[in-house]
Amino acid sequence: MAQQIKAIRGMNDILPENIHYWHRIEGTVRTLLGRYGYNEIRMPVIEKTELFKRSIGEVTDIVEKEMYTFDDRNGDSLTMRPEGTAGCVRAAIQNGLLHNQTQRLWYQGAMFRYERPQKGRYRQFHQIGVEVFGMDGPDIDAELILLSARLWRELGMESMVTLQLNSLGSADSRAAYRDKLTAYLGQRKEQLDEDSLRRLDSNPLRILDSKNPDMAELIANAPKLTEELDDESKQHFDALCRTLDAAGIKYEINPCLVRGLDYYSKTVFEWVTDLLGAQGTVCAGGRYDGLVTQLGGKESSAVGFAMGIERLAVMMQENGLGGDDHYPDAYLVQVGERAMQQGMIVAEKMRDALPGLRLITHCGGGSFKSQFKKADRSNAQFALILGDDEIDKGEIGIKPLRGGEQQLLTVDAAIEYLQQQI
RNA sequence: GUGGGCGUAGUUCAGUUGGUAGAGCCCUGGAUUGUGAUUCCAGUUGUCGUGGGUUCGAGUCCCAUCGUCCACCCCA
Repeated sequence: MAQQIKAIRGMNDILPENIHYWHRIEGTVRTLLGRYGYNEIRMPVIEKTELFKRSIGEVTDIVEKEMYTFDDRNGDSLTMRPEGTAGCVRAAIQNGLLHNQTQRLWYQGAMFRYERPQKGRYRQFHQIGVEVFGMDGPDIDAELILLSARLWRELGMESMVTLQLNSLGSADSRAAYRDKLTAYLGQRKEQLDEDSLRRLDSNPLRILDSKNPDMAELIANAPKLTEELDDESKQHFDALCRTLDAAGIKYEINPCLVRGLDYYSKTVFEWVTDLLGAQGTVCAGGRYDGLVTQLGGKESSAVGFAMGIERLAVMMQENGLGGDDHYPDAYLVQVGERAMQQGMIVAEKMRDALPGLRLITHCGGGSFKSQFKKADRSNAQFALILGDDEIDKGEIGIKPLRGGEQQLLTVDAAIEYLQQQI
């Protein structure tokens, strides 16, 4: 045998036995977002590298060491998208979707990051993203959170996730706070651990999120982001919280919640779970009012979030949220030359008459015994039986495989029977 | 990029102090004429991740490498 070729590290096949989780998530999201008036958009998987550098931020881990970047045959630097927001904004600008109008958009697809794989983290992973443009009030922030909360309810996961909320303030106040924090920490470098020293330059806000207990006191005494918020951001955040309170959405304000991508401002939120090990964030997003202009568009405010489908699927799987396994309704057993010839025709007739019928016709011959065995393994409700006897009588046998008597019916009567049963 | 665990049939795993491999499940066939899921019988499947080394002899010991899982980091 020739040498086998294996899939690339961190890039997984999604097998038939698990696909129903994906269908459940994708189907629920699609209809739910439709109910809120969101429209799907599809973008290319590959974009110019510059797009991600400008949006995500040059000094982020994603851009510095996690992107699949390569030169195409013209020498242009291209990158396989590590996230969806940048491409969505680019597409919206390029196609004039933001020209004095509002947009409620969503997309779904594969993203790529060169990371060390672990539970809930893969090199090719899949996200569903939702982005809204042209609305700057807290009402739309609330809408996004409400619709995500509804999604958890519809997936049966509402008890598994909790909402964390924070405000980063406007770009200006965030920058001011960043300076203040950097100054505070810079004077206490000797107390910082190795990771934090590195973050001091790249992303000082993340130091607040450090899990190192030795740094707890230092962090507790650091200047607070909430105290530096500008009035507008504060009002925006308060209004959002009031709406969530009125809607009965529980949340926890987490002053250490900082997004890893540079473009966020004001509202940020995360739905987290403790059921997934270290990768506890299942859905995260926030406001990014500055990004559209940063990418060359006319000023337009924006909010959005993304969720990781793999993480949701694992959570469903590990917690017995089955999803809809689609078993066949019937399996046609056909033995003998005449039956094999007519079986296909009978099966087609049944599919014509019953568009909802899931019917497998047995192919490949074999004894009654072996065909019945396959019928049973297929999890079908009924076995349809066609052999010489049935052909002679112009009828077909129907046997319920989960208990019940076998019957001999004309094809028309069988169709009627199946119609009542499925 | 860093650390730890693990790589043996399609799959889950066993393999004792080093003596060239086994079990369950799955799959296939059979247990009188055309009937499955239970039971019984029989059968197929492996360069023991890869490459070196030690040894008369390595699945078992050593080194390297790749993969995988989990964690750090990062993030959805």
